[in-house]
Amino acid sequence: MLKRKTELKTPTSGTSAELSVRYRLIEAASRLFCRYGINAVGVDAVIAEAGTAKASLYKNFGSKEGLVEAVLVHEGQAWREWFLGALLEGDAPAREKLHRIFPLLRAWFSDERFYGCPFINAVGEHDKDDARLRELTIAHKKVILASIAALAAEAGLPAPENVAHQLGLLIDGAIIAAMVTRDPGAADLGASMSRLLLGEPAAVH
Amino acid sequence: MLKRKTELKTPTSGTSAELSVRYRLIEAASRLFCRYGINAVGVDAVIAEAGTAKASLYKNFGSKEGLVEAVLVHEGQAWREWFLGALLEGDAPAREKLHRIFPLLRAWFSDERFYGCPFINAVGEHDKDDARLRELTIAHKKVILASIAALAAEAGLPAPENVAHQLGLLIDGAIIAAMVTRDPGAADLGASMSRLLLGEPAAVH
DNA sequence: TATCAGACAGACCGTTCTGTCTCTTTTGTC
DNA sequence: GACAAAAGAGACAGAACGGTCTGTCTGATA
Repeated sequence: MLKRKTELKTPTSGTSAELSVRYRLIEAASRLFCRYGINAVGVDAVIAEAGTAKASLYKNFGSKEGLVEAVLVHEGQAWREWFLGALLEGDAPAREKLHRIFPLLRAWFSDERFYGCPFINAVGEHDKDDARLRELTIAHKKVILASIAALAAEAGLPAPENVAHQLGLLIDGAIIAAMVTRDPGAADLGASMSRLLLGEPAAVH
Repeated sequence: MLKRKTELKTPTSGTSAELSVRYRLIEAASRLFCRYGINAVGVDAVIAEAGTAKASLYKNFGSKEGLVEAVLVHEGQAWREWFLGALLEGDAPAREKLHRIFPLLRAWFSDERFYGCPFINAVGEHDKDDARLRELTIAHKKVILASIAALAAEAGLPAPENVAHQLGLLIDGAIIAAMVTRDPGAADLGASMSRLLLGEPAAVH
């Protein structure tokens, strides 16, 4: 997921050694969950990948479900740092920044370890009447859409909230298409539609 | 999934009693897989839901994986029959038919048993480097996009193939948004973008 | 009535699952 | 070097997994 190797220091707890184990577990679980699916990966596989003891997993996360949530929170944080960082960087006009969205996604899709959106995949393989994962996903998307809406407002677009939701639809659609086809070109389809949405004449047709 | 109760008669095999068991298993597995996720549902749960013997499952499908594929094939067929049937019905202008897409999706999203797209969810919870499920998904989408592209061509739109792919992106995005938020209104966002794409002035902004 | 195919019921097998436990080794600090 | 805390290694329990097998019942055919 184009993860930056931020040696995260959560302010919440513990010694540096404990954090290191926690970090290794999250990283290992993230790799395996994203590629193979959460339910298809057992805790034994996670601790083998992380090189830790099983007790360390349960000491840090309480249960596999706790680990899953921690992975999603961490992945979401890392992804937003990368994406929003690159999106908002510099002092280009807001409209120009909006046009960065799909080239950025294309870079993500081109990563050999791109396996779709961990949040979407997690929701898809769990009970859909359970609100927990869906709420985590909504919270993640809300942060992203808020930044996009701010850009849309700054660009003077009418109904910036609505534009952000429309772009969100395109983003999700591109993620799915890229996951299924393994073709990063799905981002270009989104780009052409976003040009249409943002008022530039479409270059495609 | 708004499934019509077509008492399917596959031309391939067997007595009517055998088909009935096969049908019950597919229906039961479909319900459980869609709601809870494939890997979260065991074969014991499937046979309990279907009211069949475990031997009947393995006689008809060989393995759980065989059942999964049969479920996807059947779900895809039923969904396309419903969706394309309603999309192409009557002799309205092609452009008008294209505008049916998202109201149709809204009806699907409003079903209490809407749990997202079974294909997308299946891909998400299995090994992404395994091509089997991804190819099934691509085949399913290809049929749909071909019908949409034909409509786009009939409507005289330039680059109908491209329009179909763009609409496909919107469809997938709407499905994901509806699954995560459980709000059928995700379809309306798609509708507003499709108006933009099809050349009508957007009513939204 | 005898037969036979198909389905149900469920015991059973080996494996794998999550989660707990004990014991040993490492590590950081005085 | 001594000592306490953390972490590794892995046995273990109980449940659930996918899959196989043996029987019993039923309903149609002859």
